[in-house]
Amino acid sequence: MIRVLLADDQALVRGALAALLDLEADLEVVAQVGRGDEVVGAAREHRADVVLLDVEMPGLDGIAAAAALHRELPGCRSLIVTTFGRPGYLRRALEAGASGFVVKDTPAEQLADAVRRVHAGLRVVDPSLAVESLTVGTSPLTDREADVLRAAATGGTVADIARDTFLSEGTVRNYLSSAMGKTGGRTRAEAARIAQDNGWLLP
Amino acid sequence: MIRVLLADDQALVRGALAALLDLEADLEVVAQVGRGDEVVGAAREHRADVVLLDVEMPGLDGIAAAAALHRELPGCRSLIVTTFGRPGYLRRALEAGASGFVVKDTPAEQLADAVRRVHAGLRVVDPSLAVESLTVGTSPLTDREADVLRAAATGGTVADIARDTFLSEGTVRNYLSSAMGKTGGRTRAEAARIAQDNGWLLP
DNA sequence: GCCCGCCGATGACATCTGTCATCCGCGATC
DNA sequence: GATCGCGGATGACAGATGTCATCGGCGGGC
Repeated sequence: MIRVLLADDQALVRGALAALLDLEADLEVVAQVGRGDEVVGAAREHRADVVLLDVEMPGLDGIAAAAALHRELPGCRSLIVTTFGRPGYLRRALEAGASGFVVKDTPAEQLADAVRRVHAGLRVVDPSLAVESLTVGTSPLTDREADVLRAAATGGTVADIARDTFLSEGTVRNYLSSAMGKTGGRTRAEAARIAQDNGWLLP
Repeated sequence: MIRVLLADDQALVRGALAALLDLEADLEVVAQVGRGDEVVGAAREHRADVVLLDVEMPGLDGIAAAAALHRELPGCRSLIVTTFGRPGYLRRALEAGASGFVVKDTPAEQLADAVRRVHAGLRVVDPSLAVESLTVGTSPLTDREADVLRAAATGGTVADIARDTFLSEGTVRNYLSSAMGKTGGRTRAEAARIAQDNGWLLP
């Protein structure tokens, strides 16, 4: 019997995935959480074998949660299940020690199999995403550039971004400029969108 | 036996919801589709009583699909199930003839109940969202303002937006300016975000 | 008939952005 | 020790953006 923990911030999706996995004779959903920072505690308490993690979660994102799991409970495997097939997410998930990565577009029948494979010690990776991840490559942005783009994503003025990042306005414009150069965006909004789509803006 | 049709672009979520609803003795998921423009056909073919609709779908958005359903199969109820609790979505869903509106944050146990209520001819509406919908009110934007904001959302320059909307650059700047005034945004990116969050940018 | 709002456009203007050169300090790295 | 990249900053400059006034045309209300 494979003991599964679900982590997703949307209660309905969480419950539905639980129903789906509980149909399998060899799987058992032993707990569910809606926040990233509750993952490790719940996994320990319920002795989970495999943890399904969404990326977007309050408290702690799914990739950071996978890293924490890998550190504190090395025997526990993690499988990222996410809405967005962002190449950067896949790369960072694998670096964080996740055992698998599937997008929510995949057929429902394959999920249980992915859980079994991960439990067996195999890696499960969406193949098309793996290819894209190679072509897109790792983030070209420096930490500050990413900070500034993150702050720019809400659409504020340079003054707003400067306040949020504790930088001078001129410095902000410099970082925006170099980030635009690296992403190929022609405005900061476009640069921010490109960086987001590639999964380069996680903390 | 209540015959249910599922429409959601994410196969995994679709399958999981099917598993969840099939646990109920009085519910039966008779079909699933991943596109909005396949909803009416599938509902007719499988004689669905209730259709669960996501808002974000390729082909046709969930609210437009609800309107089409209401027109062509008046006996068939629709229940919008969406990730985003945007006040404008709720308003437009009800105007389109949808019988219910729940966000994916709601506990899984309540979904089957919502389906039963809708099937019984009742309206099901997330209460907190209903309140917000009243305070936010209907969209203050004209059609063109919304067009321009939609085109602005990808982060392009004024020239890009002008090309996309077949307008002069000056006109685009005028619409952007008035949209910024109405939304309270201080840049077009902020205005676009605010309009999106309020659900004012659906076609 | 008149007024008002929306559409589409133009022109002028102040400000904001994006770009570039330049500076300093700090760690790495060679 | 020299070089390089990064963080942080300043100043200058061209071009993009946001604002406003103004125009003409069209349709809907009163």
